[in-house]
Amino acid sequence: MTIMAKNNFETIYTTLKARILAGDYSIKMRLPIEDELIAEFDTSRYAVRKAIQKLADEGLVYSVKGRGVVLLEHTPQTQQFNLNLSRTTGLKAMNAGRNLDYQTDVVSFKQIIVDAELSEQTAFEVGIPVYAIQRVRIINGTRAVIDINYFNAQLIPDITPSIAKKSIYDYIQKKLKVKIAVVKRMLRVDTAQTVDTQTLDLENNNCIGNMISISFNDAGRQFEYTESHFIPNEFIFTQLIRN
Amino acid sequence: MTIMAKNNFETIYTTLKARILAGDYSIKMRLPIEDELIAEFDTSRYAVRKAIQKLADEGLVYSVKGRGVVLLEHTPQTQQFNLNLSRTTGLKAMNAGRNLDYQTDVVSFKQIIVDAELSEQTAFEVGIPVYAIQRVRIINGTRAVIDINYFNAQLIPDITPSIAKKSIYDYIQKKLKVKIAVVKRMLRVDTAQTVDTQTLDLENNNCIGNMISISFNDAGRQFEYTESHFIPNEFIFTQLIRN
DNA sequence: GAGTGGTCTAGACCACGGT
DNA sequence: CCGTGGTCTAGACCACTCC
Repeated sequence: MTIMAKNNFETIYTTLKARILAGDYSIKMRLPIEDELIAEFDTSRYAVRKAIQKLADEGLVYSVKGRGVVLLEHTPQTQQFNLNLSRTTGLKAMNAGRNLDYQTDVVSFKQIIVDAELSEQTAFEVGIPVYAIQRVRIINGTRAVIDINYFNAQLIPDITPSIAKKSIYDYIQKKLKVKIAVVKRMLRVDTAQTVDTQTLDLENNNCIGNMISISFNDAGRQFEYTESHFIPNEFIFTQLIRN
Repeated sequence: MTIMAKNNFETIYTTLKARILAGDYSIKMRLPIEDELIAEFDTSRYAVRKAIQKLADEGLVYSVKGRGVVLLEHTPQTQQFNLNLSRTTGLKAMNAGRNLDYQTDVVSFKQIIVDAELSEQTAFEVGIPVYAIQRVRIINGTRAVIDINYFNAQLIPDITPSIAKKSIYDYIQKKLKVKIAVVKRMLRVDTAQTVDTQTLDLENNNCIGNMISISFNDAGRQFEYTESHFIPNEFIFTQLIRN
C-alpha cells in the first residue's frame, strides 16, 4: 500500500459511501467489521464508528449489535427517499437539480408590533417588533408558493423590500453573519383560504400544503416564524425514522 | 452527597432533559460545561457527550464549539414542534394523547404477483408475491385515512383479513418477531383521485395528503410499501433540521 | 463459545469563540 | 490569551447474534 494521508472520519465516511453506492458491498449486504475498517484506514474505533453513524443518519446502513452493519436495499426508485433529508432554506431549494426559472413577488412588506393574537401564532413575545412579509414564488410561470414570514426585527434588523425581493436567507447569513442553527417544521394539508385562492395557481384544487417553520440562531433564539403555502402535486418532503 | 447509582448516558440524558423542561437552566440558556457535568455525574466525557447528543437530536439544545451547549427557546406554542419526531407505526399513532375512537374497515385483501408496473411503484422485484391490502381508518366516525399496503409475502408471510382488521404491525413485530429497523417516508399533497373521493370523508376538499412509506427489517430488506391517503386539516408531521 | 457492535474510561491535541 | 466543544487514540468490559 502506498503512503496514505491521515484518515479522519470524514474521509472514511466518504470512501464507504462511494463504495456502497458503487455496489462494492452488495453481495454480502454488510460492511466489513469494525476491526477490519480500523486496520484498512489505519485509524481508531472512534473514527470508524463516527463514519458509520453518519451513513446510518442518511439511511444507507443499519447497525445490529452482535451481527454487524447491514446495508439497506436501494433501487433507482427508492433513491428519491434519500434526497432532501435536510434543507434549511425555504421551498426554493427543494427542487434543486431541476433547471427551473424562479421569480419572487413581494406582495406585502410591513414592520409591526406583536400583539396577543400574533404571539399565540408565532410564539414571539408580545410587544416586540417584527417584519411581516408576504412573497409569492413563481416557478416556471406558475404561482406555486406564498411565503408568509415574520422575522424578529431585533435579531434580524434592517430588512428592506429590495432584500425581500432577492433572498432574505442570503442577507441573514452572509450580511448579518447570523448562523441558522436549527429549523423546526410542521407539515399540514389545509383547506385553501381566500389569500391562497387569490394568490396561487391552484387550478381546480381547493387545498394547499402548509409548511410551518421556526428557525433558531446559534444563541438558541427563535428569529423567524414562517408559513409556506404551496400548491398540490409539485413538492415532496422526506423523512427518515430509525429504531 | 448520598450514594449514587452508576450514571450511564441514559440517566444523564433523562436528568438533563427534566431539568431543561423544568427551566433549571433558563437563566443562562446554557448547559453546564462538559467538565462540570463529568464531575457532577461522576462519569466520563463519552457519557456526557452522548447524553447531550441525544438532547440535540430532539431539538432541545445546540452545541457551539468554543462557546458551549445552548438551550433552544421553547414556549407552550412551540412544544408541539418537538412531538412526533419519530413514529414507525402508521397514522394511527399520530394522534396519541387525544382520546379517539378508532375503527378499521378492510376494503380489499389480495395476494398478487408483482408485475412491471407495480415494481416501478413499490420497488419490489418483478415476480415476487405480495399482499395488497386496502383499509379505511375511521376516527370518531370520520373516514379519515385509506391505507394502501403492499407487503413482501416472503418476508411477511401468512397475513389474513382478520390480522389486517386488527393490526398488521402488531403481527409483524410480536408474532413474526420481525424488527422494523428503518422507515423512509415521502410526504406530498395530491389531487384526490376516484378512490379517495369514494372512500374518504373529504367534505368539500378535493385534495389529500399522501404519506408514502417504505420499511426495512434488520437484515436491510424492504418488506413494505405503503401509501396512506389522509384528509386535510387533521394530521401534522414534524421535522427537525440541524446545521 | 466465538464474533460483533454498544458502552465506557482516561487520557491527548486541535479548532473555534470571546476577551 | 483562555475557555470551550470537536476529534482522536488505546485500551476495557458488556450485550447481543449465531453456530
